[in-house]
Amino acid sequence: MSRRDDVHAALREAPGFLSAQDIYARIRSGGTPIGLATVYRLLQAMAAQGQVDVVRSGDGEATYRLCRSTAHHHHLVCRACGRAEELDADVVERWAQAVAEEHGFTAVDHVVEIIGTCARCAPDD
Amino acid sequence: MSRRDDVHAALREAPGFLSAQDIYARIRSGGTPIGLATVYRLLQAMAAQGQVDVVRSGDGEATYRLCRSTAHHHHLVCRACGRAEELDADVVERWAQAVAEEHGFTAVDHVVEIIGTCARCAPDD
DNA sequence: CTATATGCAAAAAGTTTGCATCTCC
DNA sequence: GGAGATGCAAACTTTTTGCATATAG
Repeated sequence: MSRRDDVHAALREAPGFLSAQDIYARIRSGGTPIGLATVYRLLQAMAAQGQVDVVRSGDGEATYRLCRSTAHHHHLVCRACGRAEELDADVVERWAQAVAEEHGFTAVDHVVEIIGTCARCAPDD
Repeated sequence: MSRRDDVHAALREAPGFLSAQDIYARIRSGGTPIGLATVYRLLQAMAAQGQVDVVRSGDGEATYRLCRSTAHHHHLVCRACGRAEELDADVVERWAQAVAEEHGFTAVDHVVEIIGTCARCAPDD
């Protein structure tokens, strides 16, 4: 079995986004002696093929997540438990497109991440 | 004069976002012997005080820009020339809030970046 | 003199690359 | 035997920290 599968499995089992180092740690915890370099190489390849989403965390770390669909979508992530849901954001798509065009921009792409505390993790629940 | 002013000036004169290293280089080019560490320290402080926006570029580098307003806003960035415009995104604010609530999320925060090619940089202009 | 600001260089953190090995064909 | 995959360690890049000096009050 290739390491590609290990990375894929780690991502599949994750609740939200994982950093390369997280994935590395998870796979090794599972008893598979993978190397950090391999994880990065695989992640790059998967990102290039559009198999995973890449989002830079606030502290400069890249985090990855399996794309459920190749279609464009956004995420709603719980800051406490890391649970993430993919959202189909038609409104935002159109808004982004419109605003960009107003300013003369083309080939528009965008990143939208909504971070919140989910019901389960809310302090005053 | 404090180095804070040098950094502020560098940002003020910049067309778009500058990385810490850019700022460092610019100030030194101007003849002022500032240190990289000072630039980072100042930038951190300014960001903490909400004086500058911080946006992570695709390759993990943080870029900074003076905030025109302290209110929440988003950016429209040209992927070619780096020119960025601040947007007031009422639609998105509300959408994010609504979607999050639908999923039972609270304390919602969000990140919205629109990247495109501006008219000036469009290939088939 | 004490506190803050600053610079230099070393240290961290995250990521990439070089190179040898190992496997599959 | 050769191509591609993999692991380890070294190299790199960006950012942070330690420490000594300089400056302000």
